Amino acid sequence: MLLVLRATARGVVATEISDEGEERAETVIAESDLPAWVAERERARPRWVWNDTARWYPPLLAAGVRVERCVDLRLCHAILRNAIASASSALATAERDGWDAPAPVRAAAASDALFDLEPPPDDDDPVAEWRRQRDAVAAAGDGGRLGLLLAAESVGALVAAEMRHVGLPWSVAEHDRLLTEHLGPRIPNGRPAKLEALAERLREALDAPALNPDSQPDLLRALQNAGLRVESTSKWEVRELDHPVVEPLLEYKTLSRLLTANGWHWLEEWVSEGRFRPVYVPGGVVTGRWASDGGGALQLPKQVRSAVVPDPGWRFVVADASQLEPRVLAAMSGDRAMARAGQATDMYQGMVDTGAVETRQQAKYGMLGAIYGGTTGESGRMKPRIERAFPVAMAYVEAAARAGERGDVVSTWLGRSSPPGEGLGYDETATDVQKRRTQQRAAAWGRFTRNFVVQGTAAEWALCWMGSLRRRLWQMGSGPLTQRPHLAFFVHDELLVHTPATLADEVAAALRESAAEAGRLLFGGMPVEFAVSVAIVERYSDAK
DNA sequence: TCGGAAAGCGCC
DNA sequence: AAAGGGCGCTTTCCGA
Repeated sequence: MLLVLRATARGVVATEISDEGEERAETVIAESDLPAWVAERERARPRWVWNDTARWYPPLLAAGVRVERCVDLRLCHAILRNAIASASSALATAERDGWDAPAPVRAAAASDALFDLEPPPDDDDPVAEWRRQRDAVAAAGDGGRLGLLLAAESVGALVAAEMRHVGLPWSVAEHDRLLTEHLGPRIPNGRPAKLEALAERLREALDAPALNPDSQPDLLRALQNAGLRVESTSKWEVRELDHPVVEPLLEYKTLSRLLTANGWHWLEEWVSEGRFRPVYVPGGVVTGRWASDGGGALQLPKQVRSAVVPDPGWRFVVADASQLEPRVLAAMSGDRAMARAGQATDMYQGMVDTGAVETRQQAKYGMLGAIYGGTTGESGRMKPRIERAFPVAMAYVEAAARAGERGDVVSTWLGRSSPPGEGLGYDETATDVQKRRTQQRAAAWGRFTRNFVVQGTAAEWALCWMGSLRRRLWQMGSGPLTQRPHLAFFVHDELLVHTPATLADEVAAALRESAAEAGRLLFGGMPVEFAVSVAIVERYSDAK
């Protein structure tokens, strides 16, 4: 059964639709009664259908209501609009409309006074949109892959809202302690003592008394005036120099970064009541990966992870999908030799053991090159060997690269399609310079599409992993979400669960079982192991 | 004075 | 040691 929610000027209209698609009943509910109404109906385990999870779900969570399933119409629409598999559907061939617009700015999810001043505009008809999507999926003829993708995308939206709701446990005291230890005590609008001392050492080493090390042009000039041949101030270039300034400069960069990106200001802005609550943006990256909006959640430096501390009596169970992208490539390309290497817990070691390459290092750089399109250095050198050892997998990514270079669209395993390449062709009137530029653009776009199919499929696997885990975690406890084991953090191929210590072992097992289930769901019988490393810890930084 | 671009660096 | 793909954030610079 489906329950479609729609905001109107007279209240929330809920339309019940049977699994066969028949409309049954329509109910009008006052905004304030919605959580209780949803909680009551949730007992029948409906699939909730709404335009944006980020709009409907946070108020429900705030009222203590958790739902099992949903359809996020806007996220699903975006997939169907672009997917090759649904290209001939009514949805994809229709003019662009409100469903193609980005989600409206989140209506201050934390605020209780939602629509005090003016009534919300009526939502576009979600029932009609749901039918359009159902028809597009049914006609895709792809063995159900798009349908699975839409379900995975939607459950991801639920997880994103739930993770923001529960937050990542964060020790302000520990964070402040580590900042003070590394930087010195906080100085409002100024450099803490240790950072200023480093700045002073830079000025001395470069004989530049007025140097502001935060200014790149200033710093570059000072380096050059000191006789150093550098073209930028970047760390990889500085590291190569032989000069007394190198050590303090690299340290300055590291500490300055800590201060500006994750210092006291960040702490005040993003951590409250012992929780870091970033905004996760499912589908925020073209490949299908999540993005984040504010707080830099997906770039949380290892430096500050010691401040991530569970509640008393609770633990973190941290799981990392090892070598996810190579495993995904083995499975989606159907490369048996690569799959065999992927049965090892350490896939790179597996490549050595099956005789494909000589060292683990070679395996790693070789795969990086295959997936990212590297042509130089170690990964370039490894390419012929990788091609010999895993011809099917390499042909798969090469085909994706060639398609991109031509301007063709490529798709992930479940059918998310890349944007079309633009400006990749030229005619005979083009000058040599124009031709060369176009070729460079085409090569770059080929690297993008090569990576797209792998990165995007890995993102699909991760969504399935999360969805499977979410269901298992919910069954492990009772009461509201915050009292059961729950997902608290996610970074592309890594999950962090916050759990009562007594359930930590059970959670660890669930993380492994969910990974295996995600592999089966996507790739069926392909004998690729999706190995996960799991650690039960009392600080995030203690996980590997 | 404001805002976008670029540099640089953190994460996967 | 970096390279190749994808991001977000902060600072400074520079032009409108």
